Amino acid sequence: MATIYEVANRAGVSPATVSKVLSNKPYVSAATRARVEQAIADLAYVPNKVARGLTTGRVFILGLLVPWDPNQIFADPHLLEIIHGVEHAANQHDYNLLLSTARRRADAASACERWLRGNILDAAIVVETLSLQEQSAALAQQPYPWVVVGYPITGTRAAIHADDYHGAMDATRYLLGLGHRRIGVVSSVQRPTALDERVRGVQAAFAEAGLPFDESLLLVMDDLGADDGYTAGAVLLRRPNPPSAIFALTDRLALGVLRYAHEHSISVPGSLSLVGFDDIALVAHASPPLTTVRQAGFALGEAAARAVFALLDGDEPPHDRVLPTELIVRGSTAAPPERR
Amino acid sequence: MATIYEVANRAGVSPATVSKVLSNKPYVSAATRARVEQAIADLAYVPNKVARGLTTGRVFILGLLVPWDPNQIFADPHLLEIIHGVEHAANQHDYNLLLSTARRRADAASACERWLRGNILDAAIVVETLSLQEQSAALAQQPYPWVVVGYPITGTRAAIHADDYHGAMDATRYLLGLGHRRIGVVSSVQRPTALDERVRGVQAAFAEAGLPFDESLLLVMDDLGADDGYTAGAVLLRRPNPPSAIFALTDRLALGVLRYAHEHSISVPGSLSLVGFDDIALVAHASPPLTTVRQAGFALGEAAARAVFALLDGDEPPHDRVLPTELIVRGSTAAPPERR
DNA sequence: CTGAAAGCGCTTACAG
DNA sequence: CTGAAAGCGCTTACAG
Repeated sequence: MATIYEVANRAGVSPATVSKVLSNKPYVSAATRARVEQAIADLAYVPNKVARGLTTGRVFILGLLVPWDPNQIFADPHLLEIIHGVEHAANQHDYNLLLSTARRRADAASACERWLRGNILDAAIVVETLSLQEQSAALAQQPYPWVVVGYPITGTRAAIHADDYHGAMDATRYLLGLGHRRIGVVSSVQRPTALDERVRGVQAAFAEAGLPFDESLLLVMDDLGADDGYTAGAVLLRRPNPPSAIFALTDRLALGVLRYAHEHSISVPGSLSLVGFDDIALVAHASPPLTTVRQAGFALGEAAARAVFALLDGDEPPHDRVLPTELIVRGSTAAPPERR
Repeated sequence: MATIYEVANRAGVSPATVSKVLSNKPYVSAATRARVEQAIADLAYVPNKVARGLTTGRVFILGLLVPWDPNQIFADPHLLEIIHGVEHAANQHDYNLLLSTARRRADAASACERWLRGNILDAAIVVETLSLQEQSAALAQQPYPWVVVGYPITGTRAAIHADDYHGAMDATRYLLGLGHRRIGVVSSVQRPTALDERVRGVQAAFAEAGLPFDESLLLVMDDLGADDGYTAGAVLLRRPNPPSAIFALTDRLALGVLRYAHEHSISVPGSLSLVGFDDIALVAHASPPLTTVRQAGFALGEAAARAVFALLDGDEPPHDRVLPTELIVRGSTAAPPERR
């Protein structure tokens, strides 16, 4: 690899002049510029970005930390949408994405801290796949700007998340409006903050309607996948007095419930109404297509990247930005049998 | 941010000694080591990885170039599987992934060249989403090792791809064995090398059976998505003498054909047998579940990463590695109506 | 066991 | 318009 010195030699100028040509600075005579450009071409010279990074302090890399097992990340369309949104924005700013995940599942929390220490990046986005509050001290002392996709924690400069609370509230209102009174809710210990907000939204909708929410119908699973949804469906629907509707707090859980219903000939929405959350691409093609609460993962990722670029430019983005959700009514919900 | 000099000052030693403690070199007295570690803790010192990268020539970053529009990448489960496999292997080697995509669709080819020039990385993996042959000159003169997920091009140190040819041949043999003679084939101009191999595999199976392959049943679409599959299905199935089977050369195309069949009450596999390629997670849950040719995207990505780490260690991995495919027979294929 | 010095390959004031 | 010099923050022989 040729260095800037070799280029300078060949062109008969100083490295400083080559540097000026490289960065398109003015005050270089046309003749000199031409000679330098020729030398660059002759030597197929490419500036060393690490050296440049050391002097300028900018490497044009945006860190994206998703502190979770890769197997879970790549199985989660909503997370992939967030990554997509970040990549889209990074791309437009001529930044590359440095993607980091946790090595093992148990490793997730420590991965966050380890990763944040001294990586090669100008700024970072942390996806709140787990509670970050314990990491806040480590996060707070990072020398570069970072934002979170999720709920604000101590020291966050900016946080972007969907309106989980009202999204869940809307969906519950809708089910109550259809006449459902026994509504099963399937949650998970994964992604705690967002899912807790959704549970609160459900409770708020019941309270608003002056109806009691039967907490025994709230199931909190260990995981987020379709298998957990299937199990939850089994638990709820085998009860002597099963719910007439199930609100699964993620679409993947909902898809699992749907599979249980299919396999046990429980008609959806005939005998069971089913609502999901996220609106991943899959659910529109399920049979029946799922009613769900849309939260735009792409927009979340994009907004987070925008916020981080704003910080990099010295601007102060909104500290806590909440993106609206939207109830998407499809074919998996109807009035309960006794009301028809 | 504290530097190594400040740590050295506080501990009353030279920066060289701090460096030795940092990299766990021997020949540092226990007492000195303790003092240095204390100073590091006091100052919350984190070594600057860019500076370290400049001196050592290693940054522990693996570049992953997917020279395609992000919208297409994140809609393509097979590509995501490859990325997943690369991330998995990188993670295990304590490397982070620098993900790069093309800014715009038309930009794809140039993106490849631009990107390969002077990025911050130790090695790279290029996913052959389009023909790379034109980029081979630029690729060949990179100072770091790089491998391709796809077919070898001039100058490649290592290439890993699935056995597209035999995979397609197996599937075609199977359809011929069921009694199908008029087999529609849906290909695309995207991902040219792999899909061309699949077409060759189809032709080879016909030739082997001594049967003519009707080239008018081969449709080459502009894109790879389900919409193109839908269109292809329409074109083939509206013909006066429609094929009794369709082999879509990617699962996403197959899903589009399936949608067309559903919407036009064409029974699968009753009146139409359908085969895909890739075995993305979706197709096992389609109704009917799709017969397809499995190629393990995850394994491709992982093998590519392994090859690149071998190169980094000075080993020479296989120049051209071919991963086997497997025909997965599910519910979308049956003997043609006239044979039952 | 420890440190002074040089060097990695750039860019940035500054002087001319 | 051009260049000499210092500096970014480390590591690596080398000498002691």
